[in-house]
Amino acid sequence: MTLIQQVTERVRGEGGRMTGQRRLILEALENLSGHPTAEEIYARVRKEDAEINLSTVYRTLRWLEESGFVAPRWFEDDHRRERFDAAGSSDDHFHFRCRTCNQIIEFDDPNLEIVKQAFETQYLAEVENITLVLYGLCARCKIQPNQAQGA
Amino acid sequence: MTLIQQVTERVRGEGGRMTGQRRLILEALENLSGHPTAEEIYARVRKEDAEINLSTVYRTLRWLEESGFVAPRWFEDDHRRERFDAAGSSDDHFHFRCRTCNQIIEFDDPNLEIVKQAFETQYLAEVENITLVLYGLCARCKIQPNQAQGA
DNA sequence: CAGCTTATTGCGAATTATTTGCAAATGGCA
DNA sequence: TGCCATTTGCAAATAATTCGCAATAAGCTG
Repeated sequence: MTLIQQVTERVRGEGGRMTGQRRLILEALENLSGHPTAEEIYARVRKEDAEINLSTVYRTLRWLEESGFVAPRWFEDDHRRERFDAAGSSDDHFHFRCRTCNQIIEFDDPNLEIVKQAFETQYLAEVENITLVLYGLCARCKIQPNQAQGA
Repeated sequence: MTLIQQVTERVRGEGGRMTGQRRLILEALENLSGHPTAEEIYARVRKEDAEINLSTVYRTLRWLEESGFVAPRWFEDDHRRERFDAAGSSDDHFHFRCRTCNQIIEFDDPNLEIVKQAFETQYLAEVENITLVLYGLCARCKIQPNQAQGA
C-alpha cells in the first residue's frame, strides 16, 4: 500500500479530507530522496500547483508527523532547519551525514541496543528514544572532494 | 588550571582582552550545572552586572566555541535552543536527556567506537564526529514523576 | 448533481532565537 | 595618563516556523 493510500485511509477515518495539496506533498515526500526540508518539498510541489502556500506545506508536515508518517530531524551542521524523514517514526534507524555533499545515509547497528541497555542498567534509567548521527566524509567525497549539494 | 586562566592565556596570546563581562560569563559556565542556554548564562551573569547585554553573552559564547572551550548542543525536545557544553569539544562524550526533569547526563561507551568502525568499513566513509543522545526517564523520574525543571 | 457544513487553505503578520552594524566605552600597553 | 584597537550596548535585522482569519473546497446528504 502506497503512502498516499495509507494516509487517505487514516485521514478519512478521522473525518479529515484528502485535498489536492496533501496529495502533492505526499508525492513529493515519496519522490524526494534523502531528508528534504519544508522549502525543498514546497519547491517540488509548486511545479504542479503554483498557488500552494509554504504554510500549507508546514501544516501538512506537522500533521503527518503527529500521525507518525514522517519524523522531524535536525542535523548539527544546519541545526535550524528541520528535515523530514519519510521513513516515519516507527522504523528506527540512525544517520550519517556527509559534510561535503550533505547526503544522508540511513543505517542500523545492533550495538546501539547494547549501549542503551548498558546505560539503563548503570543509571537505572529508561531510554525511550535514541538519536545517533555520524558526521564525516562519504566514500565519494573522500576521494573526489567538493561535490556540495543543497545545504 | 581554571577555565578563566586557560582562556585568559589564550586571549592574551592573540591580542585580545580579558574583560569583566568575559570573566563573568566564564564563571557562570563553571558554576551552572548541565548545559545552560545563552539566556540562563545571561540571567546568572546579570546578578553581578546588571548592564551586560544578551548579545555580549552570545558573542562571547561563540568566541569560546571557536577556541574549543565550549561546544554547542541541541536536544530534540527543544531543538531551537542552543545549549553550551562547558566540557568543550575536545573531551568527547554522549548525552542522556530526561524528558521529565530535563536533566542531562553525560556518559561514554566503548561500543560507539565499534559502531563507527563498522560504518566506516561498510560504507568506505570517514567518520569525524558522533552525536548520540538517549531520551527517556532518569532514575528519579521513573519513580516520582513531574519534577520538571527549566525547558 | 446541487447544497451545505466545516475542514483546510492562502495570506500576511507574529514569534523567537540568534546575529549584526555602529557609535560609545574600556582594557592594557607605551 | 593617554592612546587606540578591541569590546560592548543597543536597536534593528534575520530567518525558520507558526498563527489568525476570511475565503475556499471536500465530500456527505438529499
